[in-house]
Amino acid sequence: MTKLAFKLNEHLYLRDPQHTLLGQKIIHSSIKLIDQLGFEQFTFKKLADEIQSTEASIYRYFENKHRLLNYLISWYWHWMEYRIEIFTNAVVDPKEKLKACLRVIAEEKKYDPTFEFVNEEALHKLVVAELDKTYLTKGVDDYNKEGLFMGFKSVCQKISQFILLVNPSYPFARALVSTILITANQQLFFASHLPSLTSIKANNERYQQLFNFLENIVFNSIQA
Amino acid sequence: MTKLAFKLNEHLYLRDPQHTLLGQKIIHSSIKLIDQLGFEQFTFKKLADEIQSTEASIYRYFENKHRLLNYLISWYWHWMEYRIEIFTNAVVDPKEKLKACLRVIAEEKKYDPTFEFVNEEALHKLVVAELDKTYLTKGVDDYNKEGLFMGFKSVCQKISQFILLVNPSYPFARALVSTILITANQQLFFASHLPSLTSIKANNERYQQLFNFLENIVFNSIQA
DNA sequence: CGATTAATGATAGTAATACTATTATTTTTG
DNA sequence: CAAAAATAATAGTATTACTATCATTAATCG
Repeated sequence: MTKLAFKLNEHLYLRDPQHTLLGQKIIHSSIKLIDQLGFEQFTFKKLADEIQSTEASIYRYFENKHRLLNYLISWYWHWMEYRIEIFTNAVVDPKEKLKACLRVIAEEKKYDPTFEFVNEEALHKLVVAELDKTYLTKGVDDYNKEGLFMGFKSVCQKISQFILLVNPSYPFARALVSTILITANQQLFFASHLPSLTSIKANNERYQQLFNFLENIVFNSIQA
Repeated sequence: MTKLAFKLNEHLYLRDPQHTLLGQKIIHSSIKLIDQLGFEQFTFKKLADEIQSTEASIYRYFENKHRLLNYLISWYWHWMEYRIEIFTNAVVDPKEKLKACLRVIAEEKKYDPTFEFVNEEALHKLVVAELDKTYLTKGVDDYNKEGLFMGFKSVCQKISQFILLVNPSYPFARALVSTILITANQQLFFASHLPSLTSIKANNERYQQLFNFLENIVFNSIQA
């Protein structure tokens, strides 16, 4: 039985959770619980109860809940990069490559059966609500040295390269990409909770509106 | 003695801290401590020790530390709006008005002696690092109903109006403004901590680079 | 000016959290 | 089957985020 699994940075976990039943339960249920409760209210105790295990057992997989959050979010970015590769590989025109990236970023996230124990829909909601908490911490420099943010950085770099294919002299490629990656999630959050901060309506077309917004910013900014 | 004080939403505090000595000490030192320790490590106990008071006394001003954070960040946005008004009032041309907003957003924040007990430089660092934590919480809808985010929303609305003066048919004014308000802070954070996520260098010209980036995005996006 | 009221300080206490440690039991693997 | 590894069960600790009570000091007002 060959299963697709991402190779995540080793500092994210103590024992690789992808390869054991308990580990998979931890991933599966922590996504569910963090999404439901929010990261602050989420505890290893509650997770242990949910999967009928113990706090001590979970601590053998993850040093603390902050690392677990980093793990999940890193997993998300690896998945995003994997999807970007799928949808840009066959495309030749740089503008169309870039457009394909924006589609992946803005698309509705649905359960991807390639990865059994990860519910990407819930994971996306988690990323929307908790992403910033991974790096907005006093430990950011240490975590960065350990490579905890490689997933996000890698996606950012990849899309930046596509921008530079379209306009090699655009000076703000990295900044533009990190901006749209983050705002994509934030605007969806605003649409649901703080509608006066966005132009996107919280209806069925939200993902199309989001794509239009990102396309507007990106292609006009780089003068494509 | 007439002092300039912002009228902040009443749900942010239990007792108005602007008008008592203890209240002013709370504001002054909480900015300093949250900036130094980060919000997670900051406690009312530590604040009480710093200002030689007690936890119980601080709790009479703020229900909890999350409200205090909201208070400080709300104060920041009121201050920003006040500065935007100063720098746009005399300007007639809508494009120049908008450009003046971007200057205020991107400028280096320095101590403003108009407000004695607030160190705007430290407050800005606090906003950079902690802003998202005010709304990325399960209580966001309740807090929003109470009006806790009026400061930010008001700034967003004001700048959106300037955009619509420049191009009345631009469909993403709100989204664009919330995006640049947030990314302005984030890009500075990235420049210091995650340089591969930005195009802004962590040198003395960072504020000018930031302005150029914002100008690039905004004026190209709205087709001005 | 003295009395009432309000603000602050001092102190104590509690439930929950984020762990660590130890030992027992089960499961896996050589 | 034996040894090793993983997990469970249980207990314990320091810290946090509060709440409660009462004493003391400061502000205000007739």
